[in-house]
Amino acid sequence: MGPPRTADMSAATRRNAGGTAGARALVPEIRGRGPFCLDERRTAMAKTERKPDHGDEALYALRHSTAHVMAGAVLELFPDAKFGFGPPVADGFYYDFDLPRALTDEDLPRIEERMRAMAKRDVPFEHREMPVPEALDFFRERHQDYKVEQIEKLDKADEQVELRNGSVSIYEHADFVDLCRGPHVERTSKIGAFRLLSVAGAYWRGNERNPQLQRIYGTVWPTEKELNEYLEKLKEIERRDHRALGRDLELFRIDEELGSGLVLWLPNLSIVREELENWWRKVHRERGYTLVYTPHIAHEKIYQRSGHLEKYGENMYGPLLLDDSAGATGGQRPPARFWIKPMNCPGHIKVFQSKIHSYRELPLRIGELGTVYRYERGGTLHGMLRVRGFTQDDSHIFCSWDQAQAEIGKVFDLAMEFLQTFGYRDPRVYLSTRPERRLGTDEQWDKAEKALADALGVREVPYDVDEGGGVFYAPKIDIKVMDAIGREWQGPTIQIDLNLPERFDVTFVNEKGERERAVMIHRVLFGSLERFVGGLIEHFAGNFPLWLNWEQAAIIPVRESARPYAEELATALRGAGLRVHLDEQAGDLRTRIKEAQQRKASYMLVVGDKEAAARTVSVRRRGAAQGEEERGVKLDEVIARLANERDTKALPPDFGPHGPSVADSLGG
RNA sequence: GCCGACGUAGCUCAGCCGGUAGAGCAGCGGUUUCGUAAACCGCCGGUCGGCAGUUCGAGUCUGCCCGUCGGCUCCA
Repeated sequence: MGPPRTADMSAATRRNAGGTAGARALVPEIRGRGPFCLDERRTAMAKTERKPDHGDEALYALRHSTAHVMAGAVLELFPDAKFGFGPPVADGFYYDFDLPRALTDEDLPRIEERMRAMAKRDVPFEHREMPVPEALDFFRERHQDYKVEQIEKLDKADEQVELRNGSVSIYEHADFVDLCRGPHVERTSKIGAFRLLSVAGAYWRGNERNPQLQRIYGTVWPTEKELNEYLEKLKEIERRDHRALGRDLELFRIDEELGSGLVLWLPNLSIVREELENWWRKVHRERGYTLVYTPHIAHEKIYQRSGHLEKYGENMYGPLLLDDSAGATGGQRPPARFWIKPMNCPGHIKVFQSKIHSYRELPLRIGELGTVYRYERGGTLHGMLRVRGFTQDDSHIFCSWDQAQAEIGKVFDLAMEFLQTFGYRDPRVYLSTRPERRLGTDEQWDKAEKALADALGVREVPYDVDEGGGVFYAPKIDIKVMDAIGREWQGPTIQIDLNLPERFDVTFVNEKGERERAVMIHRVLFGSLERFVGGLIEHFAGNFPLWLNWEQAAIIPVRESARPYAEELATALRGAGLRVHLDEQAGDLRTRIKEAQQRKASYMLVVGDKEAAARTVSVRRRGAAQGEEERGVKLDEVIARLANERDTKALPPDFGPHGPSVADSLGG
């Protein structure tokens, strides 16, 4: 049932490479995302969209030129091909084609072959300016509808950069002529080490009402060495795929009969989650949060008031019809309609409104690990990273404007502490300001943006401003981070909501005894536990830190004679609150070590007669190289070490870009 | 939702041009008591994703549906 996995690079690998997902060149990152209330699942720990990163000028020209050579090769194979866009993107390039038949993976080597031939011919890339009327005729003659459309659009836009004196810029090599502003490498022999990676559908101009073209993704590097390093990185990404590790390590399962997009947390991952949740609750209590529980379904009227039904209804599960009207009265009252909650905010507002609040009680920080369900279109689901049911670590802070900046600052500090705990690196902070279309007054936006900016300013946090990048109801701070192998993920988000407090008339009583509108701050650290943990699996390559690990120690007696001591050791470790697996099977020690490695036990504690006599342990770390085990460690010392590693939440020694993985040991 | 590919045992896969399913791993039962990543023998295990259709006969061909994968789109 599972997806095909092959030893070489699979399509899955290619897709994840350097965030190939959502690759879009020459287009700014999609902004203003996030739905109504804070959409934590998407705003936190989503792999971020690939940005237009073309590297330096030389790399840009290389990628761009290779795209042209590829297009030329496609034209040789398909004389009727029509061409869409073919830009460079991070790590490579793509080109969109309208072809008489669907491309298959077998076509890629054939195209590559012709590209190599073209590189060998070593023809120059020639640039010239073509007056618009001539260009239109030229491309019309060749039935290049998309190019014609593009020229017409450029002409209309009359952009100085694109149109120089009523001409368009043309590049050609051999018989391939393309509308293109360059620059290119001088000759086709310079296109370096390339590889075509995958074929996929893509809409013309990215609009789903337009025809769908076939997109070929490729990568190109100045040298073979760099190409190989890149392909190696793709393999590493595949090895870390949380779906594969999820199967191999018995972490989670998504069952078709149960429903796609719904995650079963298997026992191992449930331990990880329990530890995360316990820590989350502890940290939040320490920071003065009030933790609550709210219902999983709610009456229609609350979602009418919140606006979710109107704005988000298509994604909601329901309605559930509760027909309690057909009873004794035999009345014809319409049945009550309930919906499964897609977000936690309305419930938290109701918690806040359960009584009148004095300014003295503020800020009130209401938090919940709240499970929500949202209907997502089939094509968007992806392992634990994009699901239909998930638990958000949701919090809403109700305060006055005077308190807002300080509260935002505290959330920011907490967010940084979270990221640090898991070893995420190089946080980058973005402040997204008011978009064109928005709710609320300018005065409100001024205050909200200032509160966010000042919170960062006080901390002297460097940040980028994304003008107009806010959500329609809120400006926000986003934090993005790098994982262990340098992929960027979207992390915590903080927003000031300018909508719901109005809709629900959220107030408190101020010093003067007047009702005052409360400020409502949305924030998320994990986002959804499903997505966060799915991300952690990839970040750690399955090598979880000891504090989260389901098997903190495997105790392996060398022979039957060491069993009593092994049991004593197990009892002692369990007494210290550690999760221990006592290996009771007979057989080859090497096999049992291997199996413990595959289960990702943090430590293998081997005990034989020598250890039993000396009351010591042979300690082998997960991922240790041959002969790296440490012999003769005192029993108490072992317990103290493990407990310390757990209590400090230390990152494991095999954490990093090249930690061994299950795939390594199984790969043979 | 759209384009394309795919769906055979818990997992990874084989199964030609239609003739009623096969391996390794895992599991189970034995044997093996071994010093740091694969001991040996045996057994169990499949309505071939589902429903129709074509055919004497369908894992194999056709249609629809479900699901998965790669993208696109969506995610106010």
